[in-house]
Amino acid sequence: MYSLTMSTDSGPLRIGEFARRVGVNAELLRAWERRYGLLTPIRSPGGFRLYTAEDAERVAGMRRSLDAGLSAAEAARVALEDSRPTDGLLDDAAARLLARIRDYDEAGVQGVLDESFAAFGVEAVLGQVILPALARVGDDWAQGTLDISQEHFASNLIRGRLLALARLWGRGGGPLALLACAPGEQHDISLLAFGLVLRSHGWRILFLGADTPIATLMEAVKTTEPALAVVTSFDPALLEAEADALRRLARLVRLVLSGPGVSDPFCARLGVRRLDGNLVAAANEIAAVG
Amino acid sequence: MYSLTMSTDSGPLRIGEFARRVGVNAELLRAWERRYGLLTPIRSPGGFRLYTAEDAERVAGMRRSLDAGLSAAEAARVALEDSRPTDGLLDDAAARLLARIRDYDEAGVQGVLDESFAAFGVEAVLGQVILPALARVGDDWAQGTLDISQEHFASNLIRGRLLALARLWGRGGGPLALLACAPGEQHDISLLAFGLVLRSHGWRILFLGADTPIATLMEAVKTTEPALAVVTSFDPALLEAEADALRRLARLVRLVLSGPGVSDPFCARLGVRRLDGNLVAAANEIAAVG
Amino acid sequence: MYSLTMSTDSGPLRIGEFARRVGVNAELLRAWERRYGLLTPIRSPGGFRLYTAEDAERVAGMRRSLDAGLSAAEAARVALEDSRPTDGLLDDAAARLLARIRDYDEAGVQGVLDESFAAFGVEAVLGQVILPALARVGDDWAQGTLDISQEHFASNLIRGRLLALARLWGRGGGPLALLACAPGEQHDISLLAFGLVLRSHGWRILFLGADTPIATLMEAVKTTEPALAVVTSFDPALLEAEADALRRLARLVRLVLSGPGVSDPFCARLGVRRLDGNLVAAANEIAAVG
DNA sequence: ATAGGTTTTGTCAAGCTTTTGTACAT
DNA sequence: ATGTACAAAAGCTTGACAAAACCTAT
Repeated sequence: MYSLTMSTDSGPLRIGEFARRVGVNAELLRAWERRYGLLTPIRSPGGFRLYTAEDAERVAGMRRSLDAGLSAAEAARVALEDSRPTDGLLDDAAARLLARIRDYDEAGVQGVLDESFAAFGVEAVLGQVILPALARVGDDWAQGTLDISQEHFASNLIRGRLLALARLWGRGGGPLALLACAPGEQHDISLLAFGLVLRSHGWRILFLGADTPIATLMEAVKTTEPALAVVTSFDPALLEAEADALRRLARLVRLVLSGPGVSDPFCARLGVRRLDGNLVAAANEIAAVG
Repeated sequence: MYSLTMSTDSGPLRIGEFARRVGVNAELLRAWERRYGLLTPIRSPGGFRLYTAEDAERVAGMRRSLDAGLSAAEAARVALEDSRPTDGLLDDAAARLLARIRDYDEAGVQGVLDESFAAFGVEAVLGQVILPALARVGDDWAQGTLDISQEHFASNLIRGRLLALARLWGRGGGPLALLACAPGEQHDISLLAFGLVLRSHGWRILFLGADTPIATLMEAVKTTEPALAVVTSFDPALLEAEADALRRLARLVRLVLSGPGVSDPFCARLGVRRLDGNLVAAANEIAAVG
Repeated sequence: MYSLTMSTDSGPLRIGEFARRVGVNAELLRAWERRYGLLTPIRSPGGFRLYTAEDAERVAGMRRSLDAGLSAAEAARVALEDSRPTDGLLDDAAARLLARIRDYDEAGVQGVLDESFAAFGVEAVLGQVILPALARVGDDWAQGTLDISQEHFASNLIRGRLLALARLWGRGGGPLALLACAPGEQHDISLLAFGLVLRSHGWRILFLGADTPIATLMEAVKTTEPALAVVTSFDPALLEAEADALRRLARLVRLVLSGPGVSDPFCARLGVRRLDGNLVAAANEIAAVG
């Protein structure tokens, strides 16, 4: 739910409104603070308590424990324990990302990404936070625990972040790579990630994105003469249908296929290289060879 | 209409008759001239003021603003402003943008966008540079003067810029708008532009983007309870196929359809509102009514 | 709703009409302005407040938050925070950065940097936010309006961010640039910024950092054979003392000097190039030539 | 839970200035 | 027609006040 109890970032509340929302009366809140240090709200200049959404979660935890039969002292200890922030490790970041996506919490997603990029750098975040989280989103959707709308929400948000990082990636003097999704293929995010890693090796990127007809790609290859063209597909059928066109394309440019829709036999038949699952590693390898 | 009173070609009038026709007493007309330079009537050889139909329009504008509650000084400023044409710097930016797109010149495109945003502000650039340029790209492609690869290149680049501006547009306390392309529809850029303008009015945006099944949209509507849902389509067939689902959706949320694929009759049949061609204006209107 | 009544561009209103439209009485509007700085309307020549449509939206936000139970002070804070969608872009970011530095507000500084990097990309932020802000910090310190400890605080924070961005910047196949501060020179941030821009052109960077003896640099040049070496200094004396060593260095590699400690005559004497004040532009130029 | 003091915030008033429609003398 | 004057309406600033909400301590 968006937040019946505590709107996402409505700012600190004074004790009256806060008590109303969490359903615990103000005197009791002060008592819990005095006795167990359950909350330590910041104060207004004049000394009024100001509570945040995090405090609301702590109170909720306290009430859960009380309902479960714990003593107040124990319940407070548990609630405090639970609400200690976990360290900003990579796995944790992925988990937090997922949780924010579930809530359609845009500011939250942006926050996790901000922190992660600042702490771990682009490449690590791509490989160990963003791509795993998106894979997980796909799985959860398949299992029915998550709706496609959340997948759409997350994709657009993350696409925006990656495109911002991609700014000016067409500039410079390195070898040029042409990146495109197969005709009919809409998943362009892993391709974006691939491009970013390649860029970090000094390559120039020309990104054609989702659903690119092979003829279009061929046109761009003739005009820009890239050192490499990458075509990605999640659906085997999409590429099968284009086998001939791809074969012709491979005569003009070094061609690489990637994505779960690409099989080794298919690549062998066309005589082109295939990138395996780990796109970040693959990009590093390509760049090294290239 | 204010020119009912001012016959079209009655020739120049002296202040007495003019005052009677525009319904503003002569003393006041002189005061407005002296204080705000609202009118600069030519003079007869003997020094009498001679007013034209254009002057009458200016006076009418002045009165409209006064009735709207503006101060006399401000009303005069507005009336004068309105009777002056605007410049064509924005058109030039659109032309330069197009030229850079033709060359696959990423840094160039980014540069033009940087300059334009800095000089004219987001809203003007959206409405008068980016959307016109993309429309032109579409036309040129239809005419064969431009390749689809350039369209892909430009779309991805501009999508990135708009998504960057969209950062944190889900945050805050304003009414929530849910934005999505019809199932099968891939053109999400004008929808992004629409969202940005709505955001500038304080709305919160949840963006589901391209190719969103109506069922998905419905799911998100139930969870987030937006004040408005917008579905866009460039292809009439895509919406026709979903008429029933849209009708159900319209029972849950205030629904608006947009894009060239939406016809007035279709909207009438569903009993929903339609947004016309100019998305920026439409967003302003929606925000005002909202 | 909040802008049914506020037509989009009717021009500024005085407080009476404005109060009527937003439904908040004039006394209260003035109180909110005085106490929380909610609005800062421009004034008529005689001192009357003139309100715009944007102000109306801010008031609407304030009322929403009040209805949600926030205290007036907090509601104003939220309304102010929210009403920064899209428009006051990069200049605004620089100003906010400076304000956070003054307050030793680390989270605030990181937040501004997060936002800026995510929305505008590295190069724009370096050139138009970070470097201007640091220059300003230096000026303010010289004028005594800012403490040296604030300068240290800002430097360390920003250095950390730039180093995070610099991850892996030695990788790839582009031309190599060797970057170092003159012996005794400790200011390495602008050199870092320079490196990042060069990197965005696909160059590889080897960063030797603060206080690098020329002999060390020479050694590195022999080993790595860079296409360019940059030495920076803020103090003329530091370079003067090394004139001979620099001359020898310039025979091995294309050498460029930068920083306020470098004079044109000195460069002419050594026959090396000098970079002028705007490092971002300079890097772009170098990269283009290189 | 109550008592007694403090902070916050909407409202009001007094005294003065600006703005603006209208009037008057030349 | 012009220039000046005038008075009502609307606004400005400063200061104050009282009800509501909150504080601590018993």
